Amino acid sequence: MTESALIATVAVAAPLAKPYSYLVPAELADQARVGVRLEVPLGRRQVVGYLLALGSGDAAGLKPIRRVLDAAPLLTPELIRLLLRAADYYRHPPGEVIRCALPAGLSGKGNEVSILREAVYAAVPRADQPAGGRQRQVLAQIRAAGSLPLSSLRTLFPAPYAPLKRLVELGFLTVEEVERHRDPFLDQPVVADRPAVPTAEQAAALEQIATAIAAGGFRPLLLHGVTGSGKTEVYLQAIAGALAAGRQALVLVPEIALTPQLVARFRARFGAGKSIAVLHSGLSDGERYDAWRAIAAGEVDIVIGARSAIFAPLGGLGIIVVDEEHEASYKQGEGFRYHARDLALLRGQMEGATVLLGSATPALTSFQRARDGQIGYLFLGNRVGGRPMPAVELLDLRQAAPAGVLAPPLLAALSETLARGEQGLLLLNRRGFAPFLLCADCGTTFRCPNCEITLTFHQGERRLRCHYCDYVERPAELCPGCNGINILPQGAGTERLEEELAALLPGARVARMDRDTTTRKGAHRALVEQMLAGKIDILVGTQMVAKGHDFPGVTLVGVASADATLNFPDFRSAERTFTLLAQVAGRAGRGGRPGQVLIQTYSPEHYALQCAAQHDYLAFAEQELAFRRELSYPPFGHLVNLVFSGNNGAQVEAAADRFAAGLAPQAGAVEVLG
DNA sequence: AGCACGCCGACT
DNA sequence: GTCGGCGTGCTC
Repeated sequence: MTESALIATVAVAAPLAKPYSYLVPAELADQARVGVRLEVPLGRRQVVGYLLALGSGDAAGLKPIRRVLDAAPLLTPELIRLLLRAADYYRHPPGEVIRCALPAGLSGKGNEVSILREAVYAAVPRADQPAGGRQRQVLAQIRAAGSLPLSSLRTLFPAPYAPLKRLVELGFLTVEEVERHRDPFLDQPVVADRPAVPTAEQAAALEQIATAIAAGGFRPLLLHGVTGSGKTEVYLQAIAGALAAGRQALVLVPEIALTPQLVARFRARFGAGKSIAVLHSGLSDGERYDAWRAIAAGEVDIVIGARSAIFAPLGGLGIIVVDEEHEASYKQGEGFRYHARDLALLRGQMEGATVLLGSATPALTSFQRARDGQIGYLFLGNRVGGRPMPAVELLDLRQAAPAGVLAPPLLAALSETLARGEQGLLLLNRRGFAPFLLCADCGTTFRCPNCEITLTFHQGERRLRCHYCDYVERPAELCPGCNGINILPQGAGTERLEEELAALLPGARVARMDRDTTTRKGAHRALVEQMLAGKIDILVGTQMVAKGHDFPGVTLVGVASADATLNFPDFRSAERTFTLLAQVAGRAGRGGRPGQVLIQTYSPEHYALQCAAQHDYLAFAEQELAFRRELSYPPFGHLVNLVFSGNNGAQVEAAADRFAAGLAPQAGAVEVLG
């Protein structure tokens, strides 16, 4: 019996329910530290594993670790605990969970791929000069600076390689390979910003947050602040408090690419003395890797990021802010399915941090938790500067059916807004030109061969696209059903609305913001800047325009149709509709002038719309929660969505039926829907 | 996830 | 008689 062997507990990056044990060979013993990546044998291949723990025991039947892939741990012990808890909670293999948490490029084997190394040249102290003229020039620069990286030398000299090589050979310079950290914001100017004097409501909220941070333990708080009430200022001052207490801050945002303004504000406030890292999908692998390494090394005070940033390897978290906590994008819908807001609460609990959930329209689950007293409740009911909430009017389309997308009252309001030199924002929750094409002769529609849903016609590129799977095809000239030529676009998307506006309001500068116009890097930002500069009169867009923007010039917000989200077959459709309307309405009147909101709908009597028009979240929550309670929907019950898939429809159906039948004995505790 | 083993149809 | 289909099961 070899009881004294060194054994590693390893989460293998494969769908295995449990971590495995491996033998640590003596020659790897000093490199094998908790939190590093490993190469381990699994069956007859070599795979990546993550070292979770070390211990000693019987090595019988264990295979040895092949290689240690990292010089320093990527995962902190606290993070490992969080990831294992998450794996357990979401019933997902631990190795896969860790792979998802690590930045892309680090999840695999090669660290060669992502470590960006750079040669740094340092001058050796000596008085003499080299012979070559170029060598002298290059050396003079390096002597002046002490040391210079290759990238700077390349900007100073067209071809520095040969002189550098010679200078090293001659002993004038030493070279060192250094890990280079990229900072994607390095080139962006920062305007310093000072904390604003908080309103009475902000001050009250901040006091509670400060108490929570001072207590130093887990304290979840819901910050419910109407649009324009200054939630960001509360975040900033709360974070300043956590940093002052010597701890770090993590800020989650729904989609960081859409919130450069928020990031800019953080940099403006903290830029000078504090290090801010930004994590999001728009970063290159290298940038994300650098950010991760810097965070793990304890060099970062504030991390701002999307969903996956909840796994950032911060060591001394004092506060986690979840901005727009109601947003559905916090939920990862495939692979390792997790909810970043829920993990924020879990992490806060495990690491003793304050968790601040902020929203103008809290998720009903969060609101109910606040009511139950599970989380604290902070309310900001007034807009900063005493600005009024915009007046909201519901336009009944049954009374005034529009010829196109926009009914006469909305059109009239738009032209008045333009006449005053103000800006308008129009929400139409469908991109493309028309949601489907219909043959007027035989009724044929065009559907996606993969998804069966109708293909959306995009006029700009003259293509039919599936908005579910991105399948693309060229529209047929003749109807495949009857060879007719009467193929008509039905319904309207943002593209068509843009066209309609150009025809009805000639002279207006109309721009469109949706996934089609913002995929190019920087395109979204350019639109925002044009909007802020007043170079756009009317911005047409999908729900993207509703999110987080602060356009002071916008005084009119129009919603083309509130019905699309309302009639969506999902128990949350009313909540989604209310949230979307409240958020988009909040875009109006953020500057000095009062805002106006017009919502077109076929169901103006619906409580989601009525409450949105009154800015009455509480009334909405009251009604919706009563309805949820009656049907045992969340937050009063748990819903599990079971998806069965396979190649044979009948077999899949049979399997689903069998499964449902298997649950029958638990009727009462479990209810099967569908 | 891979990659094996294993048991049934069309080919040299 | 084999080559190869993908169904089931295991990987420290």
